[in-house]
Amino acid sequence: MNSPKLKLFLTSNLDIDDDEILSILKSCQVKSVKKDAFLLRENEHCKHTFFVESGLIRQYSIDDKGKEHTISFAPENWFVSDRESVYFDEASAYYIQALEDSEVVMIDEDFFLKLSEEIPSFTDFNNKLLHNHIRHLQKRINMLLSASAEQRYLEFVAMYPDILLRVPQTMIASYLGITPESLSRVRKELARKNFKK
Amino acid sequence: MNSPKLKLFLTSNLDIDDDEILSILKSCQVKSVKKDAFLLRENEHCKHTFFVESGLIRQYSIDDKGKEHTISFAPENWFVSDRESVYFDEASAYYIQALEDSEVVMIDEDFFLKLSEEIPSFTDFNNKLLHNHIRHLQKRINMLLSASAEQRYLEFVAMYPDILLRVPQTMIASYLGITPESLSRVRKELARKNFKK
DNA sequence: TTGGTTTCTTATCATACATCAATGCACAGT
DNA sequence: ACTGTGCATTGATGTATGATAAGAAACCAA
Repeated sequence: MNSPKLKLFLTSNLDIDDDEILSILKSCQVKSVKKDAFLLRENEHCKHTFFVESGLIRQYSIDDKGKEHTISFAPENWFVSDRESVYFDEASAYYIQALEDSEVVMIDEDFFLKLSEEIPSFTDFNNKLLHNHIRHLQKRINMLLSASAEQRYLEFVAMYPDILLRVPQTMIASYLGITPESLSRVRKELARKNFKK
Repeated sequence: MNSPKLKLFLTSNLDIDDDEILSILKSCQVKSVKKDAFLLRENEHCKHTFFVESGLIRQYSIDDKGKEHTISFAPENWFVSDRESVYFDEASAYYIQALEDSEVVMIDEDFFLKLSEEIPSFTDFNNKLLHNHIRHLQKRINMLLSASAEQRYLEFVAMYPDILLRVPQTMIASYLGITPESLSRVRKELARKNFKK
């Protein structure tokens, strides 16, 4: 078992001792995925929540016109999953793919069940995770409703400066809801503005 | 106490008997709000989840340019709240306002606490609500990333045919992320198409 | 009924962004 | 060192949607 980051994440958020956590983590498989490999494809049923120990994962959908839309990036210490598919046991609309060679912990429902049985504080913790997720989605909706291409990009840069450098611009564009060409122009314009100052 | 719809909603989703539910509901205030009255304003701390017994409520934000963005519509049997503000005890970024004379049940954190203490199945139920919320937000993000004005409108019509007729088009436009004028054009175009068929 | 809001439509014009197409890099594999 | 493939950039052009303004219609209150 080799998931030090997840262990740290849990122990620092839950009232739980090392023995307990180790025994629970033992049941989780750690998976190494090569760049470009898929953890989930459209129409599959997502059975896991993935915790990223190392590397970088992307979740995206493909619309009827064949265009990709990035739902989220997940670097180290982040979770990625199709919660809807897991929870409602539906076919997923998303792809989950590694952008770099990565290590992920595959967490199944059993794991959560065990945690909630053995750790009283887990329910609250899980609640917090869900609320954080909601907050995040809500923020994104607000952005998509109100911000221009440039504002979206600036917000992204401020929020995920690290991811920016590890991901092709095409994918950032598809996260922001604009074309790669537009993103390129936005960047050019920003560079010009900054130079003039 | 006069909240028959909430009572029905809870009894049909939770393993709970009438006496219990009544004693818990007693602690909830039912509020009558006139059309245009506010349940929450920007910068206030949202302390309640509102369950709509009758009428229609809207949640929206106002951006730096003064433009309104509708977050959600809540007709009878829906909840509306700023979860982030309640949960993280932050100032809200939203307004919650009645679009019609309405009756809402004001649910505070105590209520949820009581439920989770007394009703074992509540935790799961709450989880389900949160997941539904997430599913809903996710769907909206997908729409905003990929759909044209016309597609958005059609989706809205299909999803909320009832709300469509009770709400001014301006607000529907602000939900879809387009201007009222654009919405008018879209509708005209759709009418033309349907006529030709 | 009247007059006054508010909402919806329509028209014109402006613009941000998309699309299409060509070029230039940079990097990986041979 | 070559060559191919994937990205980023750039320019030319197109289009959907936004902005503004004005009139028509719907709604409401006195």
